[in-house]
Amino acid sequence: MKRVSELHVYNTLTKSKEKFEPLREGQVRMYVCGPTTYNYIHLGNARPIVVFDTVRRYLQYLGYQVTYVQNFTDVDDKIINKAQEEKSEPLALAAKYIDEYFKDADKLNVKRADVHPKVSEHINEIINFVKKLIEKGKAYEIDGDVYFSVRKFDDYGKLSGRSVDDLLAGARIEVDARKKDPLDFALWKKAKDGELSWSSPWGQGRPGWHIECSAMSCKYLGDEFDIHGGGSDLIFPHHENEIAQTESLGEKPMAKYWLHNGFITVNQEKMSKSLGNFFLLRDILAKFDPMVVRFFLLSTHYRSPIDFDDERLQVAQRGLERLRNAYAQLEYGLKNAGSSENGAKLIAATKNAQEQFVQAMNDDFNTALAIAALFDLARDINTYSSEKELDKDALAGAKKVFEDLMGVIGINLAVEQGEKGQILEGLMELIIEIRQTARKNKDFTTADLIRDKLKELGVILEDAPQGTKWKINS
RNA sequence: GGCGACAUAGCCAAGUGGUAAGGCAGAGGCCUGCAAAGCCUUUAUUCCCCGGUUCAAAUCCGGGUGUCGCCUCCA
Repeated sequence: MKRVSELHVYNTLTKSKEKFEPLREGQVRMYVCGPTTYNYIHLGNARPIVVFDTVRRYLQYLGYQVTYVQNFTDVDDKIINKAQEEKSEPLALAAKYIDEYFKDADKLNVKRADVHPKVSEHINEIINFVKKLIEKGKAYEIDGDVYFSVRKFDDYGKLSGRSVDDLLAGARIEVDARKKDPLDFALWKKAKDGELSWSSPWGQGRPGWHIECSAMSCKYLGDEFDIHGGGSDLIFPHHENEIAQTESLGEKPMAKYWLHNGFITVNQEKMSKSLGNFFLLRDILAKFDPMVVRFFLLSTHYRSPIDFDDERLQVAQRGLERLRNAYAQLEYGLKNAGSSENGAKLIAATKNAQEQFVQAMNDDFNTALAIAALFDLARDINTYSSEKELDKDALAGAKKVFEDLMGVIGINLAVEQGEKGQILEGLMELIIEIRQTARKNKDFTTADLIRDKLKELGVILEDAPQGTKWKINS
């Protein structure tokens, strides 16, 4: 395998992998487009959340200080429409789904961003941004609406690889008669009567979609930052428009690296709200361990599509189970380990796995390959565990690395144990001891009964040469 | 119509010039009272097709076929 000793990332802007060098030494500023909160998130929404959380974790693993901003679009046509249907307040509706978003994201072990800005709390920043664009002659007002003049921004199309002429040629855009040019897009929308709105120099209204990300990323990260992420469907027009807005004012590249994840598909077709083929994350989490879902999402490179169905989740579940078994093997081994020369074997295997993992992640966050390194480590752990003598330091070292690397991909191995957990631990030791006595007496009927009944309760017993292990069936 | 991506074993999936990772499923063996877990062996002479470049191509170039995406809200 190619050695990748430094992080390289694929930049949509240049359509190539580039060496990652942050603008400020040791610091990374990143902005990721978050959801429009008018519903529970679906699996397709979960992918960028998990992917960029993993990017962030890896950057931190490398020692960077990361500032991570993810917005919520809580002012939007879809929210307003849904609130009207439900006869509720748009902002209250959006707030509810923001709460629900966090419940889902927490389950997936997604770390909170440093800032989660909302449109509704940045209206002033947005208005000021629009004002400046008008002052610079990049935008114009017509009857309470404000539009951005696309042709006033020479680089328009540089991210999505289209020319202004291409866009016109393919125009499926319904031309708004009031716009000076069909390509122009709204920065500020005039409110209809009684609709959610704020006062502005152009009358009552609300922000267009794209302006929020320019205004909020500028506020928290400046007009020039390191990474901007999101789904591929945001490349055009959303990110293209963000660039036009921000760079019209700042005249510096808005973000150095533009990262975009591929889609989740169902029967090879994009999972999307408009196609109606989406699966809510919480419905999936009702059937599968959240860590399995996360593992599934990371088992393919982030830029490739992933086809979703239950069977594939089950495959991910078995794979993760394999890693968990190896980890349990380490914990179990540590209980009886002493000191042994043979530890060198495991130490070498651990070091190797860590290097493979880092090299994989350095190559544009190749989590699929990084996970392969974890499987290799799992096999080495399992093999080592069958040795007659085990070295405590080697096991502890492997455990630490295993936990750290799983932590980079955001999968928790260590089980949090509360008071009940300790009682459970004690109970299981007791039951296993009783069963062990039965087995010594060749009373296999009793031994099997205990094992079968426990299995019905969701507890799996495994008789290994070193003793009996137990785990809760996930 | 314009722009772009992808096509690797039964399934999933890495690999962008040096002779096909890994996982799941399957087969055989070891271990075990049995089971589970685990370990070992095994499963693509070949990477959609046809040309070309090269000592060397899954990897680069040209053409073709197929699938998908963006161009409209979308992660």
